[in-house]
Amino acid sequence: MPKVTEGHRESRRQAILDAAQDVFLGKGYQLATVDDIATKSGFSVGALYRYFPTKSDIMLTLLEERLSRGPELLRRLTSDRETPWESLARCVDIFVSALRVRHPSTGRLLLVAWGETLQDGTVRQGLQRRFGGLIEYLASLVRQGVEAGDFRRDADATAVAAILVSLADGVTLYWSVGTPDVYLHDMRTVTLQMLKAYLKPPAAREEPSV
Amino acid sequence: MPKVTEGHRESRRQAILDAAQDVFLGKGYQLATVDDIATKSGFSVGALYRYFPTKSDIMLTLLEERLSRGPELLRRLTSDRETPWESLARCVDIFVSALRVRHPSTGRLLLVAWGETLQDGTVRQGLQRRFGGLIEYLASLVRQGVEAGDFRRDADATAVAAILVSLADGVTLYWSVGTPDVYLHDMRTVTLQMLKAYLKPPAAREEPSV
DNA sequence: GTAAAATGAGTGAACGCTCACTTTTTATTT
DNA sequence: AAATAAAAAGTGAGCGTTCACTCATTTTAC
Repeated sequence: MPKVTEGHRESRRQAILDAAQDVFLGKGYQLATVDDIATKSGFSVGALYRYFPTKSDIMLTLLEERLSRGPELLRRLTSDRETPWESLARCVDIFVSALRVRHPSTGRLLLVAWGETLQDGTVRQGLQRRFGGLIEYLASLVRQGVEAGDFRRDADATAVAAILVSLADGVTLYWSVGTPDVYLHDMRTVTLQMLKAYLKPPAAREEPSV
Repeated sequence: MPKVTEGHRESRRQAILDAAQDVFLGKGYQLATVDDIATKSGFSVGALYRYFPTKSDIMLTLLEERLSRGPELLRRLTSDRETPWESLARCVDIFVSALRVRHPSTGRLLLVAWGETLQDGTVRQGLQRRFGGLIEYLASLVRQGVEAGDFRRDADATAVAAILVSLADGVTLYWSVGTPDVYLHDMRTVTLQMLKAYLKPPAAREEPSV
């Protein structure tokens, strides 16, 4: 059994995914050829088909493994000991730094995926799940703040969360097309100010003794 | 000179564009074939090429004629007699109603265009111009409000404008993939509340005599 | 030695675009 | 008003190319 160790096999699979991501980001999904991916990864075309059954399956795997982690990621990076407001602010910061520093290309991958959405129901479902997951988490943070009395009582948690997620993806869109860096920083600041201004509870009618 | 009247020729050109838009929305740009567009428009393939030199030129024309009008449109629909705040609020409403009622498919066209962005510099430039135009107009509204004393003096006009435009396109993205209608309405409300909360000038230190 | 892994030329289908040809429209002549 | 000519509008089979995927064969790892 000249089988290769499972670790080796997995690392080669990841190499193919890396190459595919590069190619998809450079040319988009439709224009990327299997030959491109094979050349970039150093494999032959035939070898690719021992790891993935179809070209579209490579794209789906990329989405599943590298794009659907958003919700878990936020959950992990915001600690329980923070106040809801600190967690919210941290989410915004995580997003900004991810866009600028950590994974600047992931945004473009998202964009390619969006384009495919129209043609592929599976991709669409994956993105919808991602949207729902992010909203759910952010909304839960807002609700915690309301219950703790930090935020106004009538704050619409779901709407706030949907706004933040939409804003994030809108920014990703423009960022991936070359929006200047300076916008991003100011947008972060103003977003936090707007959030705070909205969430701040109205001055209490009966002021507790100072 | 058996030329047909210019009006007829233009209406046939528009018919081709209509058909192309339908097809692009249904299958995306790359998967749409020239045959598809020909069939849908009722012309033969050859006839199409008397109106547009290439398939990609059809897409570019759609962008130019049906997607780049955003800035002018907002300018026209917000009257000079309104306060800056009323104009801003109206811009948000125009966007929402356009998405839900007037041109629900234009959003999806934008999405297809975004996808092509990676491959076509011309498309990219068109979208960048659109972004810049929208921001410029919204920012000018904010600046007017600041000068009139309606808004806080340190409001960051450009950042607010960029946030609104990004948010709009982010919403368009999710909308085109099937976000429930109810979100849209609540997001409109909360967006306006957040805007107002941010722009409201802090209570004046020296209250003018009531 | 052997079985899994990898190769890459080959296959058939699909697509953007062309061009030799037909049809339609208008201007002119009778 | 009818006949004619000229030119633009429209047609669609076909061309050249590209691409996802296959499979007979070779290489590699144990």
